[in-house]
Amino acid sequence: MAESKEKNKEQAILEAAEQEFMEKGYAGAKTVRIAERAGVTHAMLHYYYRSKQNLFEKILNDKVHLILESVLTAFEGSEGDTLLDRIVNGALAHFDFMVRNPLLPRFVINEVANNAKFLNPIAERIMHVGNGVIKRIQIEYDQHVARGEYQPAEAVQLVLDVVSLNAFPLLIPEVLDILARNFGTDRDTLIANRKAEIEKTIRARVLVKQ
Amino acid sequence: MAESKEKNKEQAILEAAEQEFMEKGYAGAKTVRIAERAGVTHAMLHYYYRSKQNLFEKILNDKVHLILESVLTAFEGSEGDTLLDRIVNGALAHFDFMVRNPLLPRFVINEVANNAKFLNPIAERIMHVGNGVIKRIQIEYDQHVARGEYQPAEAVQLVLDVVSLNAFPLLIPEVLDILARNFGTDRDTLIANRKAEIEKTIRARVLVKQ
DNA sequence: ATTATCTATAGATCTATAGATAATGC
DNA sequence: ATTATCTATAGATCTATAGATAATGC
Repeated sequence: MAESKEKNKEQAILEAAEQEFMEKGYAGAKTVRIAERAGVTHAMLHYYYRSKQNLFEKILNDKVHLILESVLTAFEGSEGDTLLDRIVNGALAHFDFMVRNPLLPRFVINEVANNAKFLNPIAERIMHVGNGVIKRIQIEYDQHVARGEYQPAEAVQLVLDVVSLNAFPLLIPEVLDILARNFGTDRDTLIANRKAEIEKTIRARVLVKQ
Repeated sequence: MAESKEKNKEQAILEAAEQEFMEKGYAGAKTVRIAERAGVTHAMLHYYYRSKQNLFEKILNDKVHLILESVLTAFEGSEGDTLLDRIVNGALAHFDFMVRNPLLPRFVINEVANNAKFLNPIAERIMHVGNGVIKRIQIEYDQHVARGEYQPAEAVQLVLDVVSLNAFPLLIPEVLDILARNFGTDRDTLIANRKAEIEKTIRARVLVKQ
């Protein structure tokens, strides 16, 4: 009865699978290795999850939700005095989320293409919400534009800007290391500097300055 | 002597490998499938290239050069009246390059981590050049800042901005499709709109407007 | 009785090579 | 003689399951 001591095996397998799949992707991950990481015999993996594909789908489903909702809450649930403040605060919260989950974007980006059929219903549902969020932002944004405060922009494009700026550098950690070394700093500092850079970029894009 | 008719087999294998590896990555690609795509027996693949890994390294080496040099020429070899024009023109050329090579960023991003040892010398050499390019831009940029024309910025960060904005959306074509559909357009239009968006974003980031 | 776990192995898939045969270049 | 090509197969790796045994819950 090691129940509380080291979780149950079913959960241990799920967690090991999460690590293995996130690090290596579907094709690179091996069920034998997952069992090994979970500290169980290989047969247990199939006992609880039937197949590699099935286990993988659980993980991918989870991660797709996680990443899409991180974007949604960034643009919907954020606080600030003005629309721009809310957008910027949301973007920065999303940036922090990305930094805390550095393997997440690569994993999702890679596996989505191979699992379109399975993911479509999920994506449609979440995107439907996202759709509403973006349209609401657009309406509010356009009022600022009409008052000459913000530069014209499509809200979808702003979302893509933010997500691109936040996520992409995490996909190239080795390049960041080399860049950092060349400029006498380290990857973490470079990433921290990016946060300020991204805030400046978004504000500059939106605001009409006089 | 079908020499000129359908290339030689050695070349056919290389090209088939390029497609297979770009689409599926190292782990997902199969040598049997590469031979099939090349229209040769499987044994020929090993006859010419000895091993899957060896064949893969040829492709990866090629692609790493291609993508790094696309960034370098964007920031070094571009034309324009002012520094900002040169940066923007380079960024847009890089954007077009990305659109023309949509599988490239995903492939390189994915495989770099698994091949750090083999890639390091290449990366160091190219990055050494990139280093110089960035430092030269920084000096020129700072003169504009001193004259109150440009907002303060680190050139490295601007490069990361541009590459992130250009490359990231190509990593999520399925998401672009859904977004486009929700906003009554198509992926290609969305991508075309991004080009204008990115130009605006870069200009806004750099320029001090009065 | 049911659920959890293990050992052993089948069966599929994949990379790589051995060894024979055909084509090519002197 | 050397280079190119094919057939056949070894050997490794990997997913999945069968079937026995132990633990757990009534």
